[in-house]
Amino acid sequence: MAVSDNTVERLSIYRRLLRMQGVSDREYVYSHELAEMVSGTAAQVRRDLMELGVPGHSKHGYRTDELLTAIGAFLDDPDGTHAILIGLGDLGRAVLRFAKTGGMLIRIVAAFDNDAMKIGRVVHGYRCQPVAELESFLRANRVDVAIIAAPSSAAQGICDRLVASGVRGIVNFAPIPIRVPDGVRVERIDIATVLEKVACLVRRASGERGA
Amino acid sequence: MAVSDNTVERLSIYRRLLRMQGVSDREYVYSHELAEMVSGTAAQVRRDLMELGVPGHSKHGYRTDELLTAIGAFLDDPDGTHAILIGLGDLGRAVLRFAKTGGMLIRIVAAFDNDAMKIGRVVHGYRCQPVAELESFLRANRVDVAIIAAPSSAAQGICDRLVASGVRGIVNFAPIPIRVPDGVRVERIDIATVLEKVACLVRRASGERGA
DNA sequence: TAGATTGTTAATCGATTAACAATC
DNA sequence: TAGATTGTTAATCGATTAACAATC
Repeated sequence: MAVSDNTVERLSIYRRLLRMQGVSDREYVYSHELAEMVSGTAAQVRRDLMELGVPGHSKHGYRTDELLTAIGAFLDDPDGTHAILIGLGDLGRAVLRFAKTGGMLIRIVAAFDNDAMKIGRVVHGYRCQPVAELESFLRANRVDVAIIAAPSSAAQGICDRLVASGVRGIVNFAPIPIRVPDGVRVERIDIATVLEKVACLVRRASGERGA
Repeated sequence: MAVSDNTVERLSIYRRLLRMQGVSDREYVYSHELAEMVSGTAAQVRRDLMELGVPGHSKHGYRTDELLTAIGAFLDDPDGTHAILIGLGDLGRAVLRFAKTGGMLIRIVAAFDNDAMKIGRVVHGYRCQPVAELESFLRANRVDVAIIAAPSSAAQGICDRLVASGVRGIVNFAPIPIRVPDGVRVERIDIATVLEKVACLVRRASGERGA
């Protein structure tokens, strides 16, 4: 059976926690400790780790170094993961900054924008390339994931070009859903929706218990 | 029965689509049209809209104006929703920019940072306030949602102070999970995890059908 | 040994999907 | 009427949780 989306997501989070100060220097970690850190259950952690085939040790828990190795073997491409970024507005810059300093294991290899003012300029160490050169870049370089940080109006068009050039993984920051053919994976990061959702759920919860 | 998280999220997306050019000027929309736009099923759309109690019309579908009114009545606070932002790095600035131009229905009412270089300066129309004044601001103003765009190392501490001051909704951009007591709602926006997830799922999918 | 933990199967829970009567 | 759509209940599906034997 295929591993579930949610398990993949949690494995990424477990790894981040394991690399954190105060955890990374420990030899062993218990499933209930990882669970507590992600506000989950110990059973779920064990079930997730089961997928990796990483051995736990009764009485001691899991070796942190073994866990890190096993999670890496599962999540990472041995040849590394290459991403490109399209759109160098505030958000695009935030992503670049994050990629350089946030200990990200994915490498952004190129950044594109359509704005003549930006093309050729260097942002956070990346030279901004014209979007028109997307296809030639994709012909010449392996790209695993494309990050769309362009305006909504441009998102679908860029997405279509990415897919036509063989990109199979897309992260979309534009606040509209984009359509892709089967076999292409899109993850949406929709800040406005998340804000509205939290606000709505909090309001409704407080209404229920009468505030 | 309480409305599910996912339904709330989809309602927010339906609204965004309904307000888009090319849809907003239509008098009626079918469930299968909305479904197609979000890559979902017509049954799911109808089920979501059922929660609103908004009447559809057999043969014509749903009136767009009635839908927009009903979704607004469900999602929005009649007094408006007030958010604050903590952390004015690249990401914080991106959120501010987005709040001003993205047609967001939630209003950011204040922005905070700890950096002495930033305090007092105006970013995208917001004067940066010192984080030390968080508590006094929260005593004087209603705040529905707080957006944490601060470094990981500061996130939990800020979160604790927000919760202690009565904030019940938090959106966390810091790449670590934060812990909150029951009754407080946290949504995580974790860019690194989303990238790793997409890359991993794409790689595993392509491996299966042999590439 | 006694106690605590893992690994894994079975039970539960909740969300999505299918089905179909009612409606226009 | 015939055809297409909604509103809603029942069936399906998948993910989480609970349970517990095996292990140290």
